[in-house]
Amino acid sequence: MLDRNVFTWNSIISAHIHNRDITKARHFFDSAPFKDSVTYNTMISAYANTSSLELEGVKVFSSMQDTGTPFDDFTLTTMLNLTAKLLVLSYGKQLHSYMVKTANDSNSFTVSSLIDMYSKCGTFDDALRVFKGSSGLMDLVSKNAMVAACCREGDMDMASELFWRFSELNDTVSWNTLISGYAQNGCLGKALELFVLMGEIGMRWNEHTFTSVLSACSSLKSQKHGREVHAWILKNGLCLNPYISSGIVDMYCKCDNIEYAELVNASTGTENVFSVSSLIVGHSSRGDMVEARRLFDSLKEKNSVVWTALFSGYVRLRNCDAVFELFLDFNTNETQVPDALILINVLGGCAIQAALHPGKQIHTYMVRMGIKLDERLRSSLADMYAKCGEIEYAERIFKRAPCRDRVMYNSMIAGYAHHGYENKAIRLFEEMLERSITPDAITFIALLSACRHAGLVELGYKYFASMKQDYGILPEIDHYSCMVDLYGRTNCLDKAVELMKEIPVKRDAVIWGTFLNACMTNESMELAREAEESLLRIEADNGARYVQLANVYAAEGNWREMCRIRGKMRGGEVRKLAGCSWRWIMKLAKDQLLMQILEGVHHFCHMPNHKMNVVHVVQSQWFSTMKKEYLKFSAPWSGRHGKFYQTVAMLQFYEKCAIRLVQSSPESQNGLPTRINGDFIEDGKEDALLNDFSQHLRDRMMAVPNPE
DNA sequence: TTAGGGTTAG
Repeated sequence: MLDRNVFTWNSIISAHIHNRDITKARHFFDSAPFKDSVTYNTMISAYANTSSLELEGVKVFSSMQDTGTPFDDFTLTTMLNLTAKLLVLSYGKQLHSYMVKTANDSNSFTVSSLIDMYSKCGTFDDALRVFKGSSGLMDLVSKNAMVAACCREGDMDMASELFWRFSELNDTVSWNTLISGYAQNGCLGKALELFVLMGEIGMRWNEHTFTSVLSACSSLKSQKHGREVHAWILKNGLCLNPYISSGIVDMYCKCDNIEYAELVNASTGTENVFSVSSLIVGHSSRGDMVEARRLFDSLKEKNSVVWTALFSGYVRLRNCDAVFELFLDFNTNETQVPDALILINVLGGCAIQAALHPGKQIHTYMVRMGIKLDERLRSSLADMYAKCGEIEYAERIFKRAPCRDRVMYNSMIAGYAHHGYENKAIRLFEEMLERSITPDAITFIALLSACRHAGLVELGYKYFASMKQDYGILPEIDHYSCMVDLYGRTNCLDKAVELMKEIPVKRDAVIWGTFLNACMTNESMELAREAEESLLRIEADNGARYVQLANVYAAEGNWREMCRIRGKMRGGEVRKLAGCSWRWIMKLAKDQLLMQILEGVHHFCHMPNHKMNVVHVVQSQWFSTMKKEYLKFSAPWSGRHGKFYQTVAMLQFYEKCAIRLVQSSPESQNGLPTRINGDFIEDGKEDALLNDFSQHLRDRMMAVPNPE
């Protein structure tokens, strides 16, 4: 071309961008002898629309300022779009200020971009202010942007009100926005109704519509609706769209029809990371981690969602060793820092295993990597520390949190309840209410659990009744179990019996087991036998239940009945997983320090004349010193030290046992401790006892031949 | 020659 000018240069740059060759476009951009605002706008826009190159767009914008090229509406809207993508509110505010100063804020393009930017950067009120202050410039796109902002905010009433105002102007995007808003905010029935209505008024459905509707079917777990939608998609040849095909796969996974999900995924013939993520979750929720792992390994590119899908599968099945090993894999194979959800899962693994040391290491790692703590991470950390026995750490994290949501309160209330601080748990619940945070079903499990441990029958009942009356939460089986346990432990067996009859949901093995314990502590063999039948009907293959039953009869010396149960166990060829006997634990604990700790605990638990039990040992200074020493000298955490987890977990386990032992100690009243941290050692005798113990230890150690 | 709103998995 002989006569090149700025228009032709801009055109060739644009052509390369349309051809998705951003490198060539950049080459022409750099070598262009003439550049105007359009040249810059074109390049910024190209970078804004290319994932992982967004920051290049900011750099081009910066060079635009350096060269003194003036901004126009196009520059500003493109930059707002880029800001929304990068979620940098401060950029957005600077752009907005500039727009106001230069009177560049008054066309429908800038209005819609501002609404969108503020909404995506999380300041809904600013979006609303722009919307309200620009009524004369409002067009359909701006209105749709505002409806989308309301949906993001979760204010579906406002979204709906806006949608239906001048509804004759609504286009496909308007409908899709509201349908997706309903689907994402859990108003699934409304999403489906609107979808049907859309068809009835003659508005055409497109791939966006179907993606949202499939998501609604997935959340509803409604295969009936899902299959109707699938059929329509097949008829209209839309099934190869990756958004739609992964939506179908997800729908079948959520509806537990994994065979169909596999078929649909295979029929597309391409790798779709969304479909595979859904399949991994589908297989792992059926307990098939082998297939989940195979799918995971088959992916060429893994993102953090896929990693999390696998992590959460292992956590769900409580396979903590696999969680820790996977975390090592992650750190070996990925250059990226694990995101919040991955860390939450790993911390969840630590909590299940009561693996304090690994948990602390993850916490330290987070601090070192400068990972910003959000509410979810703080809650996970507090939960991990509470479940690993470090309630003070949990408390510290809770108190330092800049804002506390419901999950955080739930973790802490449960933590206090498990550690025997019922008053703190109850006070925290009251604080939660004062701060207008609405409790949910989980809050009440934690709260009832606190009451259960403290024998607070009346308060427990008050909370139980309040759940439904004040908060509209229907009690689930776990809430009933807490109440049955509470009644059982406080000599109110009649109330437990009554409650068992009232339960509107299916009674599971846990509640029958709880009820059986209640019968046992209240010495009602007749009721125990009834419970036995129900329990064995549900869990005929669980050996632990047979042993529990046998123990009920053994406790009252009813050997005939006990033999009958043991006979049933043999007849049904049921086995109970072996518990950890002291001997076995000693064998496992090869190193001497741990041996000392365990022997000490063992010794004191079996001293007939001392009023000392595992509680005292575990609470003693001696135990804590020993444990610290042990942790200090143990190998640092890594995948090769599975044994280390086991031993640390055991120590934690003893602490938990300790709390239980207090509750069932003969010193307690009505099966409840007189004091949770009860001092059963006579005052002033602790040192003598510990000395006695140390002497015993020394004697034992001398008697054991040195393995070296 | 350049710009704005709606979609999927943890």
